[in-house]
Amino acid sequence: MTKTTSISLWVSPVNQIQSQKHLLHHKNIKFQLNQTSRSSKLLSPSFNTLYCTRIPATLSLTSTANHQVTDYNDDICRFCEVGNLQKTMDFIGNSEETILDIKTYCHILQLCADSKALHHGRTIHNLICSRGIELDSVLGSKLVFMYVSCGDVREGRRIFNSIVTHNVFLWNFMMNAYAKMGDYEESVYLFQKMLEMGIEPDSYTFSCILKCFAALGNENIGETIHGYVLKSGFGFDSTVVNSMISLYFKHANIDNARKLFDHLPERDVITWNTMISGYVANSLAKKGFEVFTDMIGSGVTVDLATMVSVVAACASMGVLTLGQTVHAYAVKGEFDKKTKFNNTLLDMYSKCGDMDAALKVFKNMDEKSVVSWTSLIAGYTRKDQSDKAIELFLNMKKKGIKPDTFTVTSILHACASNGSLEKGKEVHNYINENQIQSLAVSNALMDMNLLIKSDEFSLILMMILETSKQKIPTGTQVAMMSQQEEFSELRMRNKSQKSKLQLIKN
DNA sequence: CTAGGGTTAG
Repeated sequence: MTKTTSISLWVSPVNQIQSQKHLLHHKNIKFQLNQTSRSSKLLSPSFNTLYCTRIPATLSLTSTANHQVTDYNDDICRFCEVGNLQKTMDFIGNSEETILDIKTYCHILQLCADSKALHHGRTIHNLICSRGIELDSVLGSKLVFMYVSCGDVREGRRIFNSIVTHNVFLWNFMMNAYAKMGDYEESVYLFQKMLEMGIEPDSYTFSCILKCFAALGNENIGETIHGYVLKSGFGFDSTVVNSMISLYFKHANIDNARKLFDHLPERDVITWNTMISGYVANSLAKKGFEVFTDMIGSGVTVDLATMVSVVAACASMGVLTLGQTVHAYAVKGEFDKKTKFNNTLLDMYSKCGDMDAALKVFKNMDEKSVVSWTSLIAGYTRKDQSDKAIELFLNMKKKGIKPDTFTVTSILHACASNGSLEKGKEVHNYINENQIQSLAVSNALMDMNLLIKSDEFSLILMMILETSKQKIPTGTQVAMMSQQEEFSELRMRNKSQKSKLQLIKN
């Protein structure tokens, strides 16, 4: 399936953007970015302001003549206000013949959305349909909002397509729904449609779309979209610029991220945090730590996310003393009471080679998550203490904590380096039974197979392919297939490398 | 009624 999307953006004459026409490809989406004339639709005055900008906008009562009807409406609205959905539904059920105001339907649908009551929402939708009420932009938007809030994005989208709305909120809401599902292509597609309709994006639109572009990983689009952000007048909007910085970091464009940061007059906590985590993610932990130092110097109050990123920076640098200092600083701010912080702290000690400290953090934690267990397991695996790692793995299962792909990957490496094939096979069975699949898991399984006799090899490979089929994209499957062919050779190479290592050890 | 940053493997 090929989706061809052409976005016409009027691009501001920012010096970095010079090309007249870009043709950018990503996955199955083709972006055609034209530098079009100034008469572009985007420059026309916003007429979306002429329309309602909020869903529960003021509505005229259509049937004021019948007092009886108005009373029903009032009663239902009162139930809605106190959040009593069941009573509202009962009331409607008992008066099926009653024609209600659109406003009343909106109130009920809002309540359904708030309560995530898809079933009731559908009932109301059916009622609206069976009574032949026409879906205008207001009622339609409310239905879309209800369906998407209740998790039925498909039905929400179906209605969204059937109505004409210039409500930016609803477009943002729809785009965000797809972004949350990981369908960034669809989100971008809606963005393009929205521009075609002449709807002006707001800061929420940009935050969402920048996140999507970051995730899609089309590195050429960064500066183009940046130009568009500037052109639209959001160059100093902190949420948009923060998203922009984040996008540049995700595209490994450190220079542009830094430039934005340097020229931003007002930096909030998130700006600082984005810088620190951005540097760490790009293997520039030292730079990240410097930003942290500047942050404290500028008097900004740090938060949990800051501390998590900074500890991660210490872990990445592997400087134990620095980590200990940050740990002490975090205790003062009582961040050591948060599970997420302790997980990072544990990982830091483990990566700095201090397993005793890591274990101490682990034992002192009130709430241990999968991440806590996995971090410790990974730590022992790195230290070649496979027995301890395997023991922890068994303990965590005993405590009823479900291992995830990260845990399984670690434990497979522990099994591999330990040479304990039996345990490895046990884990493999566990993986199959619990459908824990990822590329890393498959790789770890293959890695472990270096220790397995060659006649078992193809069988296990088949199993890997079998279990991976549903979730791993076709491209990866192809890669794995070719890996299968190359594997014998690869295996020989690794074996000879291993024997070399053995020789050095001896 | 929406948004920007943060944890675990290799």
